[in-house]
Amino acid sequence: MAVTLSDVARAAGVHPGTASRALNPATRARVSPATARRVLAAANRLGYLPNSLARGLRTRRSYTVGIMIPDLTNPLFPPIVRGVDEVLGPAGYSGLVANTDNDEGREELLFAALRARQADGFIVATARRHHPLLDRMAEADVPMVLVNRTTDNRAIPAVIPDEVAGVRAAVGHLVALGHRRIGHLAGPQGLSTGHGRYRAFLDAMAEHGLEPGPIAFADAFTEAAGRSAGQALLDAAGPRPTAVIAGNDLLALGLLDLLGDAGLDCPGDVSLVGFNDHPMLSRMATPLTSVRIPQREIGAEAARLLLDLMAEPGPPKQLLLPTRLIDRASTAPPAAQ
Amino acid sequence: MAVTLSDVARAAGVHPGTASRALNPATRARVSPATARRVLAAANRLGYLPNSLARGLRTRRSYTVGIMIPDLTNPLFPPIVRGVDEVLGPAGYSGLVANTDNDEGREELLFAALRARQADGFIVATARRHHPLLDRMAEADVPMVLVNRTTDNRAIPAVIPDEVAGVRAAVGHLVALGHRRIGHLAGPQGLSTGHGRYRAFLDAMAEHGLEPGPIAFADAFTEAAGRSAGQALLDAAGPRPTAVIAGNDLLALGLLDLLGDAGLDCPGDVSLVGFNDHPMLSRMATPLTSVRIPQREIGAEAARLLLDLMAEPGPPKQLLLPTRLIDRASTAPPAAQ
DNA sequence: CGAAACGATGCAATCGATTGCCTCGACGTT
DNA sequence: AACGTCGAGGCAATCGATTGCATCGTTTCG
Repeated sequence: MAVTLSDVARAAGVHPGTASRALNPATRARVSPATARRVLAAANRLGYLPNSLARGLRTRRSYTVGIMIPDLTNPLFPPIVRGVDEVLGPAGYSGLVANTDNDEGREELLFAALRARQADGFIVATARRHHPLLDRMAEADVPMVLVNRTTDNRAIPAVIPDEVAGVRAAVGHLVALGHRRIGHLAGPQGLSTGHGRYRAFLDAMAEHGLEPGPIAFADAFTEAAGRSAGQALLDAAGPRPTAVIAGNDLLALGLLDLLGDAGLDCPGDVSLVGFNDHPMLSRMATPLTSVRIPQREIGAEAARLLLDLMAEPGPPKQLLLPTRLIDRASTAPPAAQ
Repeated sequence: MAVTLSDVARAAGVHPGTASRALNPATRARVSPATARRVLAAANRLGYLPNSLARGLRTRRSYTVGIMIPDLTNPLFPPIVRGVDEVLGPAGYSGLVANTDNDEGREELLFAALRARQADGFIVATARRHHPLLDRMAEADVPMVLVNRTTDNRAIPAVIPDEVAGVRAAVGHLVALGHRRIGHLAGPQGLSTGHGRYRAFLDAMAEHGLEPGPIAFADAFTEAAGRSAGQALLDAAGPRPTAVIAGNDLLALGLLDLLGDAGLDCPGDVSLVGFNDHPMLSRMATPLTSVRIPQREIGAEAARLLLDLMAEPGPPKQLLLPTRLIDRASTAPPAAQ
């Protein structure tokens, strides 16, 4: 059916081994220019496509990397995947995208399937702060790079947004507008993003010499979780905060619903800042101020790191990429007391 | 390094061939139950993972399918990919997602790469009405199923939304509200979606005994294209339409911007209907009425069709999945004349 | 009791590409 | 003229799993 190396060799009148060397740029110097030309011509004429399965079996490299994503329908991830592909493709690698659905069992299964496929490395967007599976993989020297989220195990390389700078910019912006009582709708503390932004919030408030306002913890990065934790935040003792920084945009949107239900205006009564800069934010009824993270670059940098790592193991690097506050209509000076 | 079949066989005290038969449920009946148990136990104990490259080389199946997507960052596609994965995964297949960026050259390259990887079949979301590459692949009996978009070549199986019903619902809704002069902001006519919705618009208007209002053609399904074609539509001769049906949501959003710039209100001056039901539409400043298409089901059905096709070639089926009009605030009765 | 039948398992070829090693011939050197 | 050197290319093993065929021992039946 398909054209094989032997077919090409026969057509060019050489041994398959010779044809292989002629076709591979790295070994081409080992055959005479005339032979190389004949083989290349024959390959072109026959429409030869090397069988990657056979090659991978022999060379123990599949030129495949696994991309573990918690939920592809979350718009945070597709640009990361594209960034990864943009770097991996030209290097001859293909990315195998796997959706874990935030399910540990599925994750375990998918990792096994990808290792059975001899994936050469992994880009992982599903890291939790405590993640035994990843620890085991790191132990086994499986090349991998975490994206967006990291683990507490600093032995695993990662490319993540600079959350500290992002949160600091958000707090700075609100303080400059005149806010003093600022709350935090924190994300899941089992994830580096949720935890990192929470810590960064406390630090940034301290830098300004301010007491942190009410804080509530959501147990997922979803609108629903944002609503229930948001309720806890609004119910907290003491005066209502004049501004809230949310762990991400979805949490912020959940809180926004709640404010509407309670007859409160955003930004009139409460200013709100999100995180991630979800694509359609500027068209919302209340355009949300948010911290943008360089998704594509995160993916691209992670892929570059992974390529290096697959070429030769090195020390685990952690890369922080800059974030930027996008100021929209959900933040304004606090109402006069 | 990795555990191979021979390792398992040795541990179980049998020949690799026997171990292979014991491990494969389909051939397990050919070994004695006791042996099967021993082999399974050994495989578990050693953590054996079959090398899919080796298996694929021998069986000429890679258990991989290529998923061709024009742009993964368009929220239309991720749910389709998930639907595909949900069906393919349990069947033992992995999906290799490839982004073509709407670029024919890239598409050709990616197809070649996937065929080199011995992909067993393809899910294709990048079809154009005239698409020689797909024609060639169909000619070569490569198993494939188109999703969302189809080609004019009906020899290729496809799973697409029922655009005729969707557009008919949209027109019916507008007519019921009292609109008579209805325009169409059509998508690219080189795509089945753009063309199909345009034809469906003409037909639906005729069913109601109405002349179609002004029509403009966008050359891409983007907000920018929606703005420029939208301008042409507003500039068209004759009275302004009281309602417009757009080829998809992004075109509608482009037109919405334009209306705002022109000081026109939606739905006060012009009602607007989109297509695809982009996820954040309900939270927009003007929540957009849109035709929802069952993205996940499209992916899942396509995957099922592809599995059938890979098992045994059959006649090309075309599947139409039902759409649903989601009524929001961008449609209202026309202003009194 | 012997032969046919059958169940269980071993044997070895095979998929297609890569690569270490060997051979062969041409050329240069002394 | 003999020998060493070197470049080109052929040979065959190899990666790991699958599978048609052969083999061997046991059972069954006439």
